[in-house]
Amino acid sequence: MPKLPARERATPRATSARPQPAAGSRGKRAAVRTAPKSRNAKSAATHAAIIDAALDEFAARGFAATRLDDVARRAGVAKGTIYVHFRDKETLFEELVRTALGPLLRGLEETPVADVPLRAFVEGLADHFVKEILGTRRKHIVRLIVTEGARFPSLAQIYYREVIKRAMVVVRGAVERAIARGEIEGDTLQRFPQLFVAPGILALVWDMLFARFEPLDAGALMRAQVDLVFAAIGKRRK
Amino acid sequence: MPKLPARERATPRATSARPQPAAGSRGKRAAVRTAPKSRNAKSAATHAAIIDAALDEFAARGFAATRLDDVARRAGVAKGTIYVHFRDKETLFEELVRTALGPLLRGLEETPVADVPLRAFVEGLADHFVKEILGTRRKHIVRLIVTEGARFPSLAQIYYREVIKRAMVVVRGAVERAIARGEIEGDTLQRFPQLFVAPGILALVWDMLFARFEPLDAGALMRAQVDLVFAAIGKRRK
DNA sequence: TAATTATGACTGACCAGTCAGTCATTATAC
DNA sequence: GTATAATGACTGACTGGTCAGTCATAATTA
Repeated sequence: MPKLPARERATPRATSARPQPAAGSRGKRAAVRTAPKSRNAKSAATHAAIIDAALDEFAARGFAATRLDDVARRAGVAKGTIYVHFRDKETLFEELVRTALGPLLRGLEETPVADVPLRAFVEGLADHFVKEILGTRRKHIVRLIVTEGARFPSLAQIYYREVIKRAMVVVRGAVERAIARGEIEGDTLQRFPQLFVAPGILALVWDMLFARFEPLDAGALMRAQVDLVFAAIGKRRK
Repeated sequence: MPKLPARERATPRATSARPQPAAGSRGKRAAVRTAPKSRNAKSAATHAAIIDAALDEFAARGFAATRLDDVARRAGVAKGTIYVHFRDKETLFEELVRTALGPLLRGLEETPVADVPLRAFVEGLADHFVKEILGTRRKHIVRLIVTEGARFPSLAQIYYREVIKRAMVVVRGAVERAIARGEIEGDTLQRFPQLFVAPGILALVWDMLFARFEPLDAGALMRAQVDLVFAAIGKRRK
């Protein structure tokens, strides 16, 4: 039986040698080399290394096709170790996504909710989305939610509760204040705050599928949308 | 080892009995009951039944987690039969998607490219997208491309060539003519025709993940976007 | 030493893909 | 028209590779 084509063997990224595991992110070995960390610290490092490796593998292959053997190898750890830290494959996956949610949220919360003009606020959001999500490994998290979320209702739920809902509240609040201030008119944006992210999601999916045929500048796309929106509903030309 | 949660046993849809296979879509048995089809016709029907069943299974579980045993059962056919019609699982999957591309395209081609005002043209497109794709089983095809496309480069390529590229050409053409006619101004839409579909893709993903928490009216969202766009770049208020 | 953490060979369920054989249909011979 | 042969779609038990999860043992730390 030929191997499933969808699951070629893991390509230990860039460098060939597996023996010295992931020089960059401190795996078990690194811990041994440096100061003898406390048990807790070492254990925490191992935990992190596994999550780190799992992100790479899940992002590249999807949940079902990812082998824990590969995750273990990439993390520089034996397979059994994974089961010391996580109940099973699914738990690892969910914890991985949940862990990555914090940083996603922080960006949102740190955005000045103050009374900057709506346009500046929204441009800041778009910018943040492009730089801090699409421009980093965090984008894999969002991709995983898009591609696997339907199969993991609990994940979709958490993501909705912790990210989507909050983001919508923040944006709607900003929109309302802008209306009160007389910056914009109409209720379109209150009804559909999603219109601000739509280009971002499209860019994410596009990049996933079609980047090699025709690259798409996510930043430019989002800026174009913001331009359109404010040209449309801003009270008279700026 | 507990079963993967992502793969509950297939639920032979609605009716319980498997003995009389898929009363609706004519399977082998149906052929016996009605006029004795020719070998060719029966074979074609089986082929179609397998693709039909495969769409349901792949859509529900994704490529990797779908079992051909389930596809066979759902199609009312023995597993071996699948291999009479398709080389392997991957071929079945790709052929399934490719088969469904035609209808997707036809909609595009049948759209009157004539010289209707751009706004009417775009509204027609949005409407078509909502009714003929999001509103039918075809949406599963688009979902599969979104969720599995990254793992099937050949599929992404075909989809890009056969759908995306053509659609972009059509839309860009319409935009250019509208500019020539003096309907709109600016080059935003020529640079980013994607802005028209972005809300559609967002709606698709949203529906996949968050519909149960907060339904999203795809049609309304797309109409809102069209409103914004034309409020922004239409030459003076209509 | 005791407790915690890590190891990796091992097990068994699972499932893609196979193949020898069945049977209805079509073609040919009489 | 009838008998016989050829065809090939269909079947489903079977095989072998794969991989999640286990556990007895080893290493490390306090």
